[in-house]
Amino acid sequence: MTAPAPRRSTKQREAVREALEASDEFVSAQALHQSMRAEGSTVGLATVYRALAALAEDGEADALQSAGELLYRACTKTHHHHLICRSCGRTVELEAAAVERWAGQVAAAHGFVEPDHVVDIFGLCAECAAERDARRSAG
Amino acid sequence: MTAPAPRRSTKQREAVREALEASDEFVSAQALHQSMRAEGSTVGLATVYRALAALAEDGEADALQSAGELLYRACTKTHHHHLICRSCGRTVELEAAAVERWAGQVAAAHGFVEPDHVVDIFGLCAECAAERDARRSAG
DNA sequence: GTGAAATTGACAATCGTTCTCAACAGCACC
DNA sequence: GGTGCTGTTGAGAACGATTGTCAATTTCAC
Repeated sequence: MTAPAPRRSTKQREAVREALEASDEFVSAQALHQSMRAEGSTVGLATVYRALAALAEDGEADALQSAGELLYRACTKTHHHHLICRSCGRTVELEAAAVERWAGQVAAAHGFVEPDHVVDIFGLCAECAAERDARRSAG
Repeated sequence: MTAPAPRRSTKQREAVREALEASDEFVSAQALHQSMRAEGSTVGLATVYRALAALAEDGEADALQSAGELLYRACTKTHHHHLICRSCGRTVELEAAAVERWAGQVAAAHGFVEPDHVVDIFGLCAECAAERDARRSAG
């Protein structure tokens, strides 16, 4: 086992957690840092990165990579997946017991153990789709 | 629409394609470049990046991000997913009509259109698991 | 063969992320 | 309320992957 990682609670980490929870979407560390700065915080960029990594490790945030960036979002602690609008970033949390089972079965069938999986669906949400259609028929 | 992108066939691009097809695993552009250099090619790193991006765009290679790196692998052109050993990189291509359907249904249920999805399963392949268990019980 | 245009390779530039390190702050103990 | 140990912070440098630049080269239609 690794060391139990004593984790102190600090103002900065709390601030990062709050800022993250204030957003419904996946945000980058950079963007979160900027918005915190804009609200008067003097938090450092490195601290935001560290806090987000800690939150993700503790299961209080979900992380995903998109376009070479690490994005974070405050999430429920239970295992789940995401449906993400690729235009506005709106996110819906999904439960998918069937997919979990499928992943486990497929892994086992090929002799793989300790399966972990990445299942995310990207699309255009209704609003963004409507907006785009309006623009398209207008253009 | 963007321009039809005239694509010339060059020795370098062919070399990159061959090098990629010679690997069963997902490899990074850097690693591919190194191995090509090691075999005597004088191909440039930027060229490898460009060739891989072109292959991925043409559907001749699949790309995924892992640990902040872009990894590529020569794949069949039909849509599929991957079961990847997180230790040795061994990869199994999966077809999963059920998951496709699920993704489409879930997206539609939430008003999302043009669903695209990322479904990859990571695990330990039988060999790597056995190896680790042997080491564990020995240690 | 000729010419226009895409491609190449070396290198610089960019961008996100992590590291370094001295100053600081949380927490357990007195 | 002090005191000390140790984790944490913030600024900037460092890092690594990727992309841009640009002159020289190569491809391809003619």
